[in-house]
Amino acid sequence: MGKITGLENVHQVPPKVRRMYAAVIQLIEEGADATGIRVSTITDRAGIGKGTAYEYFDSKEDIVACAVVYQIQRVFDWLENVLSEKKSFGDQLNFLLDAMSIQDGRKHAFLRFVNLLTDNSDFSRSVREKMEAEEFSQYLPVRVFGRILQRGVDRGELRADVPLEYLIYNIFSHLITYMMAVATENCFRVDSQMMRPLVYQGIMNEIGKTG
Amino acid sequence: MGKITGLENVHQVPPKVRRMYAAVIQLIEEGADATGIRVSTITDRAGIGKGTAYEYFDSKEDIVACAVVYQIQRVFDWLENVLSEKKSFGDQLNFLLDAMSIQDGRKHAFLRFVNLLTDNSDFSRSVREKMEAEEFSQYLPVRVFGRILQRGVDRGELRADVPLEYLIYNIFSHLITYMMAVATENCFRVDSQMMRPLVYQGIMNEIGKTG
Amino acid sequence: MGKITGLENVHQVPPKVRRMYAAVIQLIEEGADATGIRVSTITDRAGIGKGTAYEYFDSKEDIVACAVVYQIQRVFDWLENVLSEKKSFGDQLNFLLDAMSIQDGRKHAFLRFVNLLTDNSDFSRSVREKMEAEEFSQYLPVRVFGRILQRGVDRGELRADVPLEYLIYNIFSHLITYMMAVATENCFRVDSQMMRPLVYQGIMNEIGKTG
Amino acid sequence: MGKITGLENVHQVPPKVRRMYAAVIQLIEEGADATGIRVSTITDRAGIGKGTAYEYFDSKEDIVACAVVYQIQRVFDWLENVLSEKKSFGDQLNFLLDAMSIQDGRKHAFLRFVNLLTDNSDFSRSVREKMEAEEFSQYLPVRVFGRILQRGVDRGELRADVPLEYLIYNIFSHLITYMMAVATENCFRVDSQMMRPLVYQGIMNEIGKTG
DNA sequence: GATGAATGAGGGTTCATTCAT
DNA sequence: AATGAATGAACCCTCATTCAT
Repeated sequence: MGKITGLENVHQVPPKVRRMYAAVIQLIEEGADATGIRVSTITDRAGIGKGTAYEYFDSKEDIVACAVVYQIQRVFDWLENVLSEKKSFGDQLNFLLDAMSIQDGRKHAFLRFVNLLTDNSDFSRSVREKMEAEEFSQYLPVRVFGRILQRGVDRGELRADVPLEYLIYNIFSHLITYMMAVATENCFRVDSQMMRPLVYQGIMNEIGKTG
Repeated sequence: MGKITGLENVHQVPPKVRRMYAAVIQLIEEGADATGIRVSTITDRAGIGKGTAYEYFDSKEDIVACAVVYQIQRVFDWLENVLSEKKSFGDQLNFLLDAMSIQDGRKHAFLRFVNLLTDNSDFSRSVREKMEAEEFSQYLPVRVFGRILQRGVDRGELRADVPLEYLIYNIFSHLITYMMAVATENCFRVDSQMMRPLVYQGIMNEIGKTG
Repeated sequence: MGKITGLENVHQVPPKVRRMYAAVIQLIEEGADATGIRVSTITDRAGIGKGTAYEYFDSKEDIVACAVVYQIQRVFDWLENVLSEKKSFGDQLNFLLDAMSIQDGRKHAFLRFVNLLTDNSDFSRSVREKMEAEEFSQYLPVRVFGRILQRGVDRGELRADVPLEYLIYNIFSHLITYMMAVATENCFRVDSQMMRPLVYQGIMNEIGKTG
Repeated sequence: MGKITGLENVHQVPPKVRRMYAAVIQLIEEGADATGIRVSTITDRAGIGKGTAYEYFDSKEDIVACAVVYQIQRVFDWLENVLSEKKSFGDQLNFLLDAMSIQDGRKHAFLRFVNLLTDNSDFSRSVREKMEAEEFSQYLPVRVFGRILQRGVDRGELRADVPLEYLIYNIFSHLITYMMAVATENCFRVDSQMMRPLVYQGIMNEIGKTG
């Protein structure tokens, strides 16, 4: 049988593979580092035999990389749907900041994904490779945010005098850092409660259309 | 002999340990992931016997964690010195953006450090633990930037109407993201050349004293 | 799969484990000391992969301890069966002394087991711990000899005026020392041939029912 | 310098070597097994440098073997002196049984020595080899007890109708087993208090001159 | 297709021994 | 003579991968 590529449509993913993905994501949320996860841990949590993993994937790295790609796809698909329903950019931004204020494993996992997109380990590179596939392009964070922000520009809520790329850059910049601040409060040494309105205002000042 | 803690003064670090640190940093710059580095690789590069590593450290994890802490200490010590010599915040910012425009292993390594400060793997936690020591506090990124920015405020160049913490947050936010953008140009899909002046202006607008 | 405890019924022991046990016993008979045996030696002799050992046991110490417990169980089970078939205590004693007159590796191994039961190294303690389990109690040397001697008392062949415990002590005392004398003839500096009838008579005098 | 052989006269042993011996014996009394003791543990306890051990000995095995031989020599020298002062064999026997009733590390160590004399591991063989030297012969347990018992025979207290060797065998048999019974009370499952008079009487019956 | 027992290469760690000081 | 930092061979144990059932 052909092996899994990680780019299957969400609905084409076989149930056992889905359970493996869930196990991997769960482990990452619990703080495991991507390359250190053991195959047996994944298959145990997925409730399947160890050998079965190799019916679907060629190697351990592949399992984890596909799970990560799958999760990014799912999260950004969901995010776009949810954000599209908001009336204004202000509502969208509030929604995002709210989502980030909740400190939990998913926050950590998300930061791990950010890291994956930016470091140059072998593993990260293999994830990025998968994400470069045509099938994936619509879920690329830059694309998703690009569409959301473009609509904000079209609605006249956001600045049109700078490239869309800068808007994307700017929103990423604040969101990622805010997330970091929340995730590692005692390391960053900031009071995220107090920070939140400043962040909101900061973003609005920078990319919102002024008076 | 007492084992290395990672908090030794830079000049107290024994030469062999220094060579081990250099090897670790080099490996991380080359894309290795912290927990995957092999002891034999470190000692080979350092030109010492494998057993010698255990004369100084208790475990492999410890070697890498200490190397990372040491490097952060060195980099931020250097950074503070360099930035202190600049006349204005504008000069400081230009220096930082210039430094980040150079795409190389050190950039990647730096992002890896950022990741370390924000994820919750066992390894990251052990690095953060070391950084919480009193001896280290003066090198903490938030402290270093705090001092730099405070002087900017004192000189009347930066806004005094928001908490210093927000200034720190803001500068981190832009610098880290700009670094990511440079490091993964094809993933972020932005033209960092074009972006640079926008980033500079964005920061200045947000935290610089207007009017 | 659950790990081996060393208290499995002889017929429940998986074939590979049985081969490992055989290898360990053989090595001890050849003079290896229990804690110095190497895992690779065991698995090589057993004709299995090194990793396989860890499918069944948690650690090297465990392998050896279980092998020893297994062997004690087997030997004393066999001994009770054989002795039970003898008509009189005299026959039983002759059988035991004959068995001990044969100088070979098994003799040495047996003495090693005696040592294990009496020294207080970590390893010995772990063997004794296993032997304290309910499942093992019927094979305990004191129990086996207790039953044999009790029948001698019941048949009117052995003294009933001292506690059974003393009979056990007495028979152990002579058998173990006789075994030592045979095993280390040049160290003990005795002629075991000449000694044998004296030992027989000594035991009979001490615990046999007189006139 | 010539290396230590283990057969030096007690007064010729250099102070550092003596401290090493003391460390080894102490460790064995604490339950360590002879081959598992580490050089660094010995030298640490002896308060000397690790390298110093190799000024006196060729190998670790040698250190431990010499320490054991030295200790046997000392103990049996002491024992002969003490026993020689007793008036009768009965007094001597009582002294020995008293000595053995005290449960402590030295008891365990002594049993370890017994084991060393009877098993056939490489280490034990090297100890026995040293003990076969002419210089050592006067301290050999069989010799010491031989002299003590011979005097008992000469005084008319002990049987003269069996070879002296049998007397030696007999006393060893009971003493060693009694010691084992005391050392591992819960394993042997005997009440050593209750046993003591029986052991005394048993020995007297067997080797004492009757009528 | 699914399994999990079996494997063995690989890597962390220990520790006896050496040798320059 | 005494030292202890340095070494690397040795050895335990892990875990990705295979394959017979």
